[in-house]
Amino acid sequence: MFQALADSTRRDIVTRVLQGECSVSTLAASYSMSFAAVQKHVAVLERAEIVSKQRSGREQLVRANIATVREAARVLDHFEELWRGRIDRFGDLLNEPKSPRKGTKK
Amino acid sequence: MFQALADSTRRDIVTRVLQGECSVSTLAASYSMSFAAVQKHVAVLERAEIVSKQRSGREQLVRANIATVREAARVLDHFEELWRGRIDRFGDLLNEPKSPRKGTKK
DNA sequence: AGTTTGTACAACCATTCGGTTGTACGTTAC
DNA sequence: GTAACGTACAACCGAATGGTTGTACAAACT
Repeated sequence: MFQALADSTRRDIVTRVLQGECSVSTLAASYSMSFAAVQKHVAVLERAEIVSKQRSGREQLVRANIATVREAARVLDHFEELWRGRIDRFGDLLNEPKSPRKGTKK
Repeated sequence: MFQALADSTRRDIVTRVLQGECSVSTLAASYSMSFAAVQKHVAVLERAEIVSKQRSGREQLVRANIATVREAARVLDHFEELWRGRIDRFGDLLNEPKSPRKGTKK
């Protein structure tokens, strides 16, 4: 999630497809890197479910998944709530896949 | 920014210090990794200005910088606005440090 | 049919990342 | 003073990342 949004090219791709789905090659034409590189970026976004692809003839249309973006926004909102002290040890709602905390021992 | 939030240990550190500043060693005690590793994570968060340190005796107090977290939230809100089609080519407000777009040509 | 277009994927490479250990140094406690 | 604590930083390591080129294949145009 945040991992996927960590790259600026990827964030740029997200802004593009948020405004309308488009093919991988159309995307690739906008960047000064190889098609394969853009393809990989799309794959990363797809694995993070920020984006999904749909075949259309020989093209592959990339479309944004706004729900996942909202998920990320939710985490940041949670941060803000913590900051305001509104949350009193309510649990680790933010642990995305896993959190490497040491056994919450001591 | 997103780069800094991409690691789950780092996100965990942020949640900790959002609820109250604490020393690096206190933080380090919570994770099953070396002190140096935690120190590095804090350094990453510090470079991203998500967190700042302040000496207090021999301890170094880590405190969250909520303004930067809000910055990230702003970017995601911008994404949502794009999705809703409210923004009509208003410019690249999201380009954090730099965007590798190919000369915005064609 | 043959060619071009759009995609997928493997192999490779350099760099970054997340972690380690070891050393050094100022501050506090005994 | 000396020991313990909290920190900083360098050196190193394996794995992941971001990029490349090359090959392969199906869809579409001629």
